[in-house]
Amino acid sequence: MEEPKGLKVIAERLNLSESTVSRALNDYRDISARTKARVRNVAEELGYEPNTHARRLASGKSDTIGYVLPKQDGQLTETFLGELLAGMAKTLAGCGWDLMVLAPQSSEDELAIFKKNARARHVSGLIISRTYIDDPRFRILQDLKIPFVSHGRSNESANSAWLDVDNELAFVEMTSYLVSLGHGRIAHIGGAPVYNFARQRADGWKRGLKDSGLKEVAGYAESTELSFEGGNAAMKRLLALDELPTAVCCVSDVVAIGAMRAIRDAGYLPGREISLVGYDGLEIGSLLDPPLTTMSQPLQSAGSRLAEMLITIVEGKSMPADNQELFRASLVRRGTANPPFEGVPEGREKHRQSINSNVGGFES
Amino acid sequence: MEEPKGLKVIAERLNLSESTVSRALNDYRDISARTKARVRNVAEELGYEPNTHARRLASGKSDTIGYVLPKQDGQLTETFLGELLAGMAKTLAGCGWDLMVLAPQSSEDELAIFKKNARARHVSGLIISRTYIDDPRFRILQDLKIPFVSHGRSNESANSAWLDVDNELAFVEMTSYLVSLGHGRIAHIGGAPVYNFARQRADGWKRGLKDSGLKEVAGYAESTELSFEGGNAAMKRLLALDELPTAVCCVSDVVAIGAMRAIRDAGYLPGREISLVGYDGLEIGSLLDPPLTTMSQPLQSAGSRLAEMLITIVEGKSMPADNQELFRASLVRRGTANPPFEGVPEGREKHRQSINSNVGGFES
DNA sequence: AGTTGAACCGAAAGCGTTTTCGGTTGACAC
DNA sequence: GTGTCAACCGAAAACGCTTTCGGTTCAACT
Repeated sequence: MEEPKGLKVIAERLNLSESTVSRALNDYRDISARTKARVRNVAEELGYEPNTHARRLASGKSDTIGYVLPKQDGQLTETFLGELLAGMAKTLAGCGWDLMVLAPQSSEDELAIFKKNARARHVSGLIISRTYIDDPRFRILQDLKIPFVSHGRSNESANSAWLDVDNELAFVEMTSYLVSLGHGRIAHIGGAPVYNFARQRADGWKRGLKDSGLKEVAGYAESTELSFEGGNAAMKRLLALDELPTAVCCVSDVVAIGAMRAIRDAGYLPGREISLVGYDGLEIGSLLDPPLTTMSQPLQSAGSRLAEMLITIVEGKSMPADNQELFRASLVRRGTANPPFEGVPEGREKHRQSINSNVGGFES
Repeated sequence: MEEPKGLKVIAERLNLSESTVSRALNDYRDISARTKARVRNVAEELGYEPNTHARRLASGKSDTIGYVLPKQDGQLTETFLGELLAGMAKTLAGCGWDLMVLAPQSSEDELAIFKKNARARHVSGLIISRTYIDDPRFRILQDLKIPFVSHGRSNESANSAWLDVDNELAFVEMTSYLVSLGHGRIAHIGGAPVYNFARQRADGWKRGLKDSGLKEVAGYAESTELSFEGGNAAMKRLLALDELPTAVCCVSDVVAIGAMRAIRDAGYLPGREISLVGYDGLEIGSLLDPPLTTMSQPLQSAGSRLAEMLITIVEGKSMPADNQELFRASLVRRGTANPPFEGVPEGREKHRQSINSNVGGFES
């Protein structure tokens, strides 16, 4: 009943030594093809599965990478996670690696986790996300000599591995798309300026304006937290301006949806009096009324690629700095970006009136 | 430079044996308090961190649990994941355990993963989700003697550990809430009937009707896939019925949002001509127009509890069957459930008319 | 004075692999 | 025949920890 397991049994069955069996299974070249075949057959037959811990202890490798969950600011990050994790787990599993998730509660906690892993060599590499413009983690991880790749760049990322979306380009495109529709007063609702992606997106917007010869209007550069409420509040501030923008670039779909709410509450129709473009490509945006125009970014493939990069780095097959990849976001045209409204762009009452009198409405 | 590390150094520093040091750190009771203190000091000073793999090999425990990602049908599962994983990772980290995520590509793949883990004892327990009414995984895992707890029940779950929301009760409440608002023709858009939660929710709806003395109307029990499109399509079918429902219970928020779209496209206003309640409590629902009334289910705490349960089972401190917990969903009243519309409940033209003539409208 | 029994600690045997280092063959050339 | 070189395989030492099993010591009880 209590059979001994492991290399031992299969070695005894074949009158071979454990070491030979081990090397046969690991495809060493100093084992004859015939022996390898015999070993593999028996292993198969016995349903042999090597003990991970023993293997890792002996080899000194851990074949595990850790994904550091972003600290939680709300519910929004979740949209990301599923696809990203799935992407990572898939490719990792393909190589026999494991994916572990780490959930630091605070920055100190995060640091503690890093240090601990640095000593115990428990995971052989980390993937971090939600990078800041000045992100101390890059230095720390480098000092601790923990291989890592970041999902997103930073001021500190010049010599490390990263995968990012060209946020700036995405927002240049977003802005010029709006310009091409005829907009001249284009505002921006950005994220907290500590996040690197938030800065990049804001920069893209600015460059887009500049490329089109437009001036930045005072008060058109809003910034807020990455939530529905944040978008809502920021849009309200924009709506209080003397000269309303005719279009708004939003740092994320979630923020854009919050902004839509504010626009509607002010008596306007998103996509008519005020156009709107989001970012992320969330499926939910397509079900809104009107459906949200947005820039869609790749996620599954990003997760997969992040894992691949980290593996090659851990295995010493490439240098961190040689693993820097820029993905591209793509415009998804839906309903919230249209040519500027030619009617009377005033408040609620005017709006109501214009519908009732059938002037300038474009209901279909 | 190349200092030897591990128990050894700290043992030498104190003129103790490695075994004493080990037991001191693990708080064995046959080590004097004084010695323990000395050992801990030096360990602290040296920044000692035990080698996980060695420890696990020697102790035969893996202190790791695996979360099996649901097979991907679309984008929707993701909303769950973030909070759930965070909840798990937190409590696990508190006990020094690790969380590993597994992403099976298919049912066969899933089985292979189970088998592999059963032999290698790589993870000491699993958490599965998205349970089916008849879910073969329960038998399989029991046969393989892998400790597990499921997020959701099944016909097979009588003797195993699970954590679930009382879906049936939630839908009973949802239904009677609608009844209390005055609704008499209440339809249901459910999920694919292979999922256990889908059946439970449908059952709850039926019981709710029955409790209120209402009859099930033919064609009022729709079922569809768990996506925006699914909800949209199902609602269209309901809208094609001779006698329209005045309210609809939806299996999820995502489905409800799809249904809202269909309602609006048909010229009605969700929450006026046709009331609507979703399930999940997604934050996004509150930003819709009108905001989606829904039943909210706990997630962080569920993740946390799932982890706790699994740990006690793995450690043999409790039997699987003693770990069955039913959480409760709570109604979040927002804008899509209102008393039945008293006006002319016909199609688009009538609706438009009623606004223009200011009859029966309740715009605020 | 002898016995008992806590209270502490060390020696050593694992845990199941990997990996280094030799050792044994047989073929093939000289 | 002697030497050489592949080609194969076994012995044994790690890897860094846990855990069993005794062995001291010393106070306390007969």
